[in-house]
Amino acid sequence: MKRSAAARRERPPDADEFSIAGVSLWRRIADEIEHSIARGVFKQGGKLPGEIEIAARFGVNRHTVRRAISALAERGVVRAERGSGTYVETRPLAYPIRRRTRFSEIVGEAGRAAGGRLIASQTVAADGDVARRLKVKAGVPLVRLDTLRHADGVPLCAATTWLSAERFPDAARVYTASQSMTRMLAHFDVRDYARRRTDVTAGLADAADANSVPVLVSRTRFAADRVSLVVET
Amino acid sequence: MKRSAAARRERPPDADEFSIAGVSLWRRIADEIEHSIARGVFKQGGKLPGEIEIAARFGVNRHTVRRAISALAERGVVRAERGSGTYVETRPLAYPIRRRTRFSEIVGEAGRAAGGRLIASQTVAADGDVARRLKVKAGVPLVRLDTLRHADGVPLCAATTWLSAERFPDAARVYTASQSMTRMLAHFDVRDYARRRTDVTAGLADAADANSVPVLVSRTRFAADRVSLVVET
DNA sequence: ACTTATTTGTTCGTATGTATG
DNA sequence: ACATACATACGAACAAATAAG
Repeated sequence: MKRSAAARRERPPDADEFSIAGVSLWRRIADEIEHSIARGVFKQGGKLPGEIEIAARFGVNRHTVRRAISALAERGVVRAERGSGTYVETRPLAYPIRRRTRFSEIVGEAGRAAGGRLIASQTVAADGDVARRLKVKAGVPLVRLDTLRHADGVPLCAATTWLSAERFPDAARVYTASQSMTRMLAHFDVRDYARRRTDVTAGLADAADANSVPVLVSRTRFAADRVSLVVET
Repeated sequence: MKRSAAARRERPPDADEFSIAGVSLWRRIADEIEHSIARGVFKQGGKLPGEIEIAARFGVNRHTVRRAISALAERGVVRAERGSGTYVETRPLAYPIRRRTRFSEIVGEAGRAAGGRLIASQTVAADGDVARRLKVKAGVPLVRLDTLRHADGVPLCAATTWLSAERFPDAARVYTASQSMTRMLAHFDVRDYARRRTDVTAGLADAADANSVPVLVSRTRFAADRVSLVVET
């Protein structure tokens, strides 16, 4: 069945093969794809047919399919990889924000393998906001760690962490070895720590606390689609 | 690297009017627009030039501009209105999630006028999740209020609230009159209430509590771009 | 109240770039 | 090197909502 531009022009707005009239094509196709995922036609982690094939299947232009997939990707339902294909994303993970939230624990309890990869590390001078939260003077040397934390290899959040360079000399190497912020801190004799403040914006910024002295400031950017933040008061 | 597209033909790869080469056009244009907003060229709440005009200004196709604007709209920097234009969004509002968070108070303290508009109200039978949280049997009649809360007329969040139909007979009218959930509850002799649980997903669901008896369940969907949720523990 | 122009939204088409396997 | 698949960019036409006259 072909749906050329001409054919669509003749079709009255109230007679449509898809559910509702007055809804744009790409929305209906996005719905169709999402329902197919829900029904298990496309499995979690599985690959969707190519854009051209989907387009042919629905009898629409490839761009229309792209618009639909783009909407799903935006919501984290699927993930498009250039040169490879489009894949169904895994379901979100509940991420409770408590004073003693540990990434590794949460992921582990969900039956997934937690890990962290160090993207970059450098020594920087303490800056306005970070310095204030860490209660150190501006200019004090800090270690800045950019990490990517993942569950079962799927990236969940990117975090930037600042620590005192004096107290945590080679935090980078220790983190790489331990793959865990908690274990890294334990290596430096930080037995316990708690979250002091959490801002949820497009990301998440938290300050942790040990022995009543702020030891660490971190900014974490979650994949909003793959993580569900839970706050209990 | 060959750059053959018509609009780029006069532009050598190393002499670029925009910052970095190797970055897609729409990204650079999105950056340009955002910087213009930051520099005050386009004012908050103000209107952007039409897509065609922007396209002409950058010497690109309208779709490229649309892609850029779409990216900005996704992040809440601008808001496109069909038939009208594209407008610069107002800055986000910090929204602390505490046990005694009151929408009106928060907005009021930010120096803005808080209000709520009743979109719809109906009597429904208690349902699985809502019934469980309200600790009532399924089937018990509830009043369901769909409200849109705004600051200075700008919609900030859409909330769906469930209350006991028996205890809050005409909640809808009272809410319309008072424009505030707190004042509405006060009218029914609920002097104080606190949040019991908050889930942050794509939206926000909270349960409030008075006299140790759950009186209200609500699901709130925030404009993630206009609101910044703040959690302090 | 109606018409017209403007503006964003959708859909198709075509071509090319770029990463993957 | 090659085919495949997604990404970017251009162009054209029409739809739909809004604003202006």
